[in-house]
Amino acid sequence: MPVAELLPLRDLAACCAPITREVISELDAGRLARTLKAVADPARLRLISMVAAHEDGEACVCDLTEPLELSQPTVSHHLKVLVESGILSRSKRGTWAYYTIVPGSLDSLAGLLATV
Amino acid sequence: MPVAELLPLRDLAACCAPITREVISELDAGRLARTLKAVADPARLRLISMVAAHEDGEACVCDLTEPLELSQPTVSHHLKVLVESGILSRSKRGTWAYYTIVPGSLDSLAGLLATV
DNA sequence: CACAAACATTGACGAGCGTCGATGTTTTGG
DNA sequence: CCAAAACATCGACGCTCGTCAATGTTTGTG
Repeated sequence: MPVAELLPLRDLAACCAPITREVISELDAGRLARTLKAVADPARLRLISMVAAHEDGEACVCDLTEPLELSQPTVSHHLKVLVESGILSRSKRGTWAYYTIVPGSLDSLAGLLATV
Repeated sequence: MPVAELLPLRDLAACCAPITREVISELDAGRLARTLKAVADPARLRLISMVAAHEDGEACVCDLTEPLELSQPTVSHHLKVLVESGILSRSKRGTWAYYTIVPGSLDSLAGLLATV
């Protein structure tokens, strides 16, 4: 469920801000809520931040387990949630799994949130 | 926990984007996660949207219960969560309770999310 | 091939969340 | 003062979520 497919693009012809805006659909609300849930967790927020702050913008599980003070299975679980929601991407090189932030994913999610 | 007090203002002197950004603190991650959790729910996202789309940008519980297809106690519960997180504000006039979006709350929350 | 390292997966547990019916509280109207 | 309307609160239920120990899987190494 990549962030880019969360919602259809807003009608670009809407040049004038309408007096009464349109209510978000039940389907879109469910999709957006699912992605927001993926981010609405202290450990996952820190994981995102740590990946972004790490060298070359990528980090493996071993880089994240110790500073997060959580067990390795828990860290892997959180990373999986973030990958499945389209925030992070995973690339395996050798024994290591490197995680990277999907460019623009956080920004588009923030954009969707701001226009609810 | 108003949104405005979620995080201290970023250092405005940071004119140049640092090679390695700073990791969000455990405390800030917890606070931001709590506010995001308040928004990461389909019913609450629709409530926010319905309040914004309603006449004069305010709506009472009776306006929201039927279109949301949820019981009145459930709607009141969701509204309370949104008020306590600083997204909505409540003003009682007579028997009715009118809910309004706190100006800029969603935008600042989105801004915090985008800079994690 | 055997062993170790890095992750992923599984199963289980406790805590928290969304929902509702029932009930309490406050305000208006007669 | 009493009845009705609009909400809020309470208590309870099922479900989801975050966490961990144990185990499985894959890759590199001697």
